[in-house]
Amino acid sequence: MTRASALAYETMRRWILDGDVQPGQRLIEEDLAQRVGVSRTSIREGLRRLAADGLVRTEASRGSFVLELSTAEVDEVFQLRALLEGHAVSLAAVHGQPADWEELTDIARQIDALLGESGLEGPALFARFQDLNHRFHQTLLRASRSSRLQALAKTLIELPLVTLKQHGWPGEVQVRRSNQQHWEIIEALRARDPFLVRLRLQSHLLGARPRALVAQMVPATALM
Amino acid sequence: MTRASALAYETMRRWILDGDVQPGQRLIEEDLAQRVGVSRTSIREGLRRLAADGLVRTEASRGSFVLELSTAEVDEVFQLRALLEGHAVSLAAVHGQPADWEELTDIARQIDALLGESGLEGPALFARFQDLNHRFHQTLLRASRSSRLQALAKTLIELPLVTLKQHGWPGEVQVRRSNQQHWEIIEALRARDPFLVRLRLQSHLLGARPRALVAQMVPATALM
DNA sequence: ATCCGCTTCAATGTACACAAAGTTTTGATG
DNA sequence: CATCAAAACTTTGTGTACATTGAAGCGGAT
Repeated sequence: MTRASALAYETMRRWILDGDVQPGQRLIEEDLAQRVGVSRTSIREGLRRLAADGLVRTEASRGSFVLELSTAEVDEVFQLRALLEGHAVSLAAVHGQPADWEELTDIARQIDALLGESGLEGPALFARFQDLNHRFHQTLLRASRSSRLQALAKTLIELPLVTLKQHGWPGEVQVRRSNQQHWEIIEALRARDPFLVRLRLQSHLLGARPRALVAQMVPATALM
Repeated sequence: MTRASALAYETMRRWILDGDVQPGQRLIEEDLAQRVGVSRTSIREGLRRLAADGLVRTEASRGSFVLELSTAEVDEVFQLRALLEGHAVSLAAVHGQPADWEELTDIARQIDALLGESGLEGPALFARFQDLNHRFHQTLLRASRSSRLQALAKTLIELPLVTLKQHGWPGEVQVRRSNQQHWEIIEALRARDPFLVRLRLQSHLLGARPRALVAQMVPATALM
């Protein structure tokens, strides 16, 4: 079975994205092999895939380390996401199908429903929102009908997750505002307005990013 | 020495980019191992890196195949290049240094010099131009001071090279026009005009791409 | 003759063993 | 006690053998 390396990749990827291993932490192949329960060979393949995703950095003969992202780098990633996903949604406005709008609408409804449930705690709410929000953006990318663009954006989306535990969770207010913007994006898509939907998506992304360092911002023209 | 896998990667990469192996061709690990002179282990590592670059596609348990690009896909790649490199040069206009302008100027001069040499044949001229042109765009990307953006664009730039032998070489006229545009890009950079330089670079890229299928073009707003 | 299932074979996937490189410990010397 | 070099140890890199999988070829039944 060709599963050992896939298992290694997915297991380690989950560890990194869930913050079970710290950014900057060194990953020792034999340790990983024992923990995952496969041989070093498969672990190494998994590590190379993670390196291709940008989730680990491999130094020659020195080992692999979990990605570290400075605040400025997180900001850079969000700028690039705005650029690529902005393009994607403008393509989606042209090439997308009603079925896409339905899927997006369904997700937005689920997020609204989430906010309706009063019993939901902070972390639990966040985890659920995180998942739905991720699906929303993946669906947008798929609607662009450009697999290459989708692949590029997908890797970018995942990078900041390694630092999630440092940023804490957004409050219910932010989630509410975020989903309001989702609805507006859907509206612009239904209207097949590529220009408007790009602007709305870019506002959505750049407005929602962790606001720590907005110091060295890129000039306004950069994303137009 | 950590060289076997690097040797495998670079050797095979060169084979693909130079067209020594055909797009779509299946790559058999043991064959490659013998030809490169390393073990299958190192070949496999090289193949995974090539897959990460997008130069080969690997099907589970079925082998690796050299990337095939349809005309429409080449077009898609150029669209994405225009988007990413357009962003890069607008960043370069802000963050770039005079040393960057000098480097670009030097390359443009070399291309002009190339056109001055009368004895240069078609393929030889093209190979030399190809190299200088590549360096020009790499330098632009470096001037953006965004390593992540640079990495994303770099992989895109290389993809269409696999189909080069199908497209034939551009004539001296095209080379001349292309370098004229290089000079205009440099001028806009020196003026630190991020908006103008993006437009010029995007014109440069989208005007120069293989014009076969301009059928399913993306709407004009898509790159703004 | 065609279709189905089995055998056979070629190529990929995985594990393990050894080699090379890097790091830490140790010990001798000033 | 500090310094530096060499040895011991840890970890990564590579080669090779074996397991598994998918495909092609073969044979028999209808």
